[in-house]
Amino acid sequence: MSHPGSTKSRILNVAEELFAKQGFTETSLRAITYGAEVNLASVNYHFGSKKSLIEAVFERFMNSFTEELMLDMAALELQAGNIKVHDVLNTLVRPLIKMDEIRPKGASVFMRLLGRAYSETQGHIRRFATARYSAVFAKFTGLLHKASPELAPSEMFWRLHFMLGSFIFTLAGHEALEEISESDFQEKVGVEQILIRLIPFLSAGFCNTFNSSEQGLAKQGSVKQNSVTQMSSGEA
Amino acid sequence: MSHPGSTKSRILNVAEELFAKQGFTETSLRAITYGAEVNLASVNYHFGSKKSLIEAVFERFMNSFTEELMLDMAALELQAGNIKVHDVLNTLVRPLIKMDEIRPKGASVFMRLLGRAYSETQGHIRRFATARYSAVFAKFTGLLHKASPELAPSEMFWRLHFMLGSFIFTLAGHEALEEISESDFQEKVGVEQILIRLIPFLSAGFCNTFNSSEQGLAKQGSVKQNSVTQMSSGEA
DNA sequence: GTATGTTTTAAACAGGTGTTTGAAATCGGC
DNA sequence: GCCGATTTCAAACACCTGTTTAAAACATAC
Repeated sequence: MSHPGSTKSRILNVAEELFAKQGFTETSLRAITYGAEVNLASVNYHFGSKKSLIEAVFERFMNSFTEELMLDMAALELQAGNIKVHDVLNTLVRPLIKMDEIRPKGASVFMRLLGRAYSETQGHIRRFATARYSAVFAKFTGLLHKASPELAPSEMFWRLHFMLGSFIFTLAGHEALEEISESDFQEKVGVEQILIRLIPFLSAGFCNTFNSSEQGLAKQGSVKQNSVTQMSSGEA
Repeated sequence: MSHPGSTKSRILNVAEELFAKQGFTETSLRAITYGAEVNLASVNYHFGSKKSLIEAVFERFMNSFTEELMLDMAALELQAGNIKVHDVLNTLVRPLIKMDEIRPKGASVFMRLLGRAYSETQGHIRRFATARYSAVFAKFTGLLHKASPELAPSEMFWRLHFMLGSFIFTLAGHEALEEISESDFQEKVGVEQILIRLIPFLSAGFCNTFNSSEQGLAKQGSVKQNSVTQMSSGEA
């Protein structure tokens, strides 16, 4: 082997880069092996198939991310005082930024992989992920429930996915957005600055006390402002 | 021709269905022409290339959507009293629901197409769309500015994309989410019910008065909590 | 040094891709 | 009826895909 790193890890490095840039199906094994300077057959030798390679790339990313996230969530759990939604969302920040430090454009690569995995046809990655990382997901939703105990589970479910959408969508395309931001507003921002704006946006949305059951669809009028208690929407 | 509709429109119908279900590159012209019961060569004859077919599918959807949206935005503009952020977001609801009525699963097909167009490799659809529909986009942001005049343009820019992410992500996958919602919470929801939950979420996030410049990143301490209770009644 | 297990290599495989071709079929006007 | 233009058709084109093969190279232990 002529270059640093084992054949296996070189394949993983190039694969994750190309997968995030071009998508899974648009990235050929020949492009990967050419970039990694290894033989075409070596990916089938080391990973078995392209499908397995995709999962391996995804797993390597998720493992290091969830490891960091679990640390931050554990720290928050031990913290004195009641937990705020804002704090729960903030546990995502450090792991994401760390991801951006470990490898170039790590955060956006990770989010792009996540986004692609989510919109995938057969969804075999989504199934794989929900099985493999259910504990992490459960801990996160558990913390959110602690921070917002009166929120009905179904409401929580939907708001969780609203947040997920903003997260993946924004960070996956953050490079293009940063460019626009710089040329239009002369503001140079990075992942950290985006998260500083995103987290308050999401926690405000998550904590909104709008009562959907009383809302007519086309209603344009004023909204109830007084009630502190968050909706228990509909029935249990 | 043995079946209703011209060859051209039959191709468009099947193409939009398969593109949304499987993605652009994963959908072959053979699959499209087989489903439409037309000859393989006819897509190249009528549209020139697969790339042009993708744009044609996209344009047909966008045209009917933006047409409806423009109507609702114009109506809102004429309305007496000051415009709320909530109202601006609500202009999206009726066009989306109408989209769902015109064809089966119209809203999710449309959103999936949007999502795929956004995460596309070369981004030729994104460029095409921003050029073709810049007027619609400008009108929408103009209304948002009227509803929230004190919001800095750069802040507006970011929050707009946060909302876009939630929108596309949630509606694109709403069928899978509805299934989970039904099996876990015995709540049967449709596009309309999702939007009723999503709009307040987004307007609360958009209107949040959190001051990002005062925010330390790793800070886990208390957060200004009053800001998150801020709602669609908006600025001030 | 030889034997053994692992890894790398070039080549071929079987199948799918978008696109082009030139002839056949169909349509509209007269 | 015929004619010219439009549309459809089966077939082939050139290329790319993931995967497999069997020989070569390498490493390691005795």
